[in-house]
Amino acid sequence: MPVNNRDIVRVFSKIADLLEIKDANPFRVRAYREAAHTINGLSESVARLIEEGEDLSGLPGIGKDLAGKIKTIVKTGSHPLLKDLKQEVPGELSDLMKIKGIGPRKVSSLYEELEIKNRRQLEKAAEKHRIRELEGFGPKTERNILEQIKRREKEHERLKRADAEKIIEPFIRYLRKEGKLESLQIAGSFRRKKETVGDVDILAAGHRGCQIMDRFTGYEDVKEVLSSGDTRSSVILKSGLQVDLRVVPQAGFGAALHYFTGSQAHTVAIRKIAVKKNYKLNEYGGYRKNKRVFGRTEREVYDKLGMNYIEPELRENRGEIDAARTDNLPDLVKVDDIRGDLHVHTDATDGRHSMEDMVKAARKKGYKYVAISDHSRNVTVAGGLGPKELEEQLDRIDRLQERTDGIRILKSAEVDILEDGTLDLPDGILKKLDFTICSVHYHFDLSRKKQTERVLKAMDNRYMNILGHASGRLIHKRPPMELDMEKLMKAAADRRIHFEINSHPDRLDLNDRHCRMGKELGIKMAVTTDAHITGSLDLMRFGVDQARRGWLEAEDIINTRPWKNLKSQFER
DNA sequence: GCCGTTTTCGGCCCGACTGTTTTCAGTCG
Repeated sequence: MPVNNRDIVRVFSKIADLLEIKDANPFRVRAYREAAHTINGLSESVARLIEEGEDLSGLPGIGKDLAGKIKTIVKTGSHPLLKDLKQEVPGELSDLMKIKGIGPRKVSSLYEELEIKNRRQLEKAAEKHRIRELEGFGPKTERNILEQIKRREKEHERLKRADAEKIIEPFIRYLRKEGKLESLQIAGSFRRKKETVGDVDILAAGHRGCQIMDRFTGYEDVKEVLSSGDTRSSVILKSGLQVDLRVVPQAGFGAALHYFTGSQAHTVAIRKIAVKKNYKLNEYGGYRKNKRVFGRTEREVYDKLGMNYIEPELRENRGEIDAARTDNLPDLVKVDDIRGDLHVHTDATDGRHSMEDMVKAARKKGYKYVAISDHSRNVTVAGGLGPKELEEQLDRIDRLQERTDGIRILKSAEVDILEDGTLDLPDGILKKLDFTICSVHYHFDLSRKKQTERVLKAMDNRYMNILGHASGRLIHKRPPMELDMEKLMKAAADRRIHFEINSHPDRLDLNDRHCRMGKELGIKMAVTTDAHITGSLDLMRFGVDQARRGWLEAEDIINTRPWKNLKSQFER
């Protein structure tokens, strides 16, 4: 079983947790965390990099020692240091740190004083009120622990950003009604356009007498006020979403926005650069000798630190800072660059609206083309089309095109990739299409090897043009398939096959890292909505967000091109 | 454990809030 990047991240994170519980040198702990973060952000497989003789100590936060440890992990699946640590402190302790308000010091004291190793033991001790007797703990901490354990994961699950958006927009509208408000903006992972968000961070600046904090905690949808101060408050809404508000002076709003947008790794890296340039950078601004010298806008922050402005989607400390310093940032794709949707269903299969309606809606969006790509016969739950029915649909497309101006209707189909890797429709009909999207809809649980071979085999069919929702994941519902994505992408590059970036908020498939990996491996991608109703054509922006997080530019996306150019992308 | 146009040793981002304190450690972001 090959060791993947995820495994290395797990080992390093665990080492960091256990070292921290043991009260080791905090900078050593951080070194492991930063290394884990670096690996987590890589698009290539570390195992393969090592195989190719790459020197890992060139990676940020990874020196000679950790490069050696990575080699060991790749070879053996773990590392002796982790085993040694587990001899000293139980490995399960790191799980306790996930409870909010419980950090390494408290975990350590729980273990030392009461021999508590896991949530179950912790719950029992809390119920017997033994926690409050410990030094540093009290009744409130004890109650907090009990509540969190009982509430469990469900409520703490990260929310899909599209869902969080629906909850937060009315809240923002409400907050903006505070008359003395000067600025208000959402920051955090929401602004970085992550596919899911843990909480929502809002930043505000007000004129004298601004009552924004009271307005915030007084919102009718607030279920619980977690904390409240003059400059910072946190609430839980009835939906379970946590929202934080920070109030800062307008003069430092840019610095604050930068800081609260994160990611933390990005912010820390930027602050280090500030220190080197003899500034002190915090959420109130950039200071020299206790005097604020910049920070009104984010652009000013980046400018003073000698780099280009970095779009929020890139702020993950995955190389964007170096790129910004050397003028090598990508010119990220925008929603307006998209000229058409290449994945649209109709009521001929499981769509709700007719072909006419879908085409009309696409034209209204200003698209130059839209592809009708209904399911093939094997997807019976959707009423997939067989060759004859598809043939009839193609005729209907011709007839609709005759009476439709201003938009080209492309002939496509979402062809199921069968378990053995063959396509669900015969070549005879596929060659009549402008292009195909081929996707997996069944048998998600094959082994990594078999699943990869299955898709590779499909790619050998010369009528395959786009691989649809490659991982098959549904966020929170179905994990991604086991696949050697790197292998697939390399094969796709050789065969002029493109990958779909499916914009549906449940899918967002490819994920951001795979987007970037695709670019690096030389494939092109198509951002599509997979719309089943006209309204879903508007989901395109979520796919574009994902593409932006993957560093993609307009030229990496085939449906930013005019039809003439797009057409040539389907020649194999 | 990493890192270096002030350093191969001695630094390592920085501030707010809570709960526990009696002046602050721990936790969080």
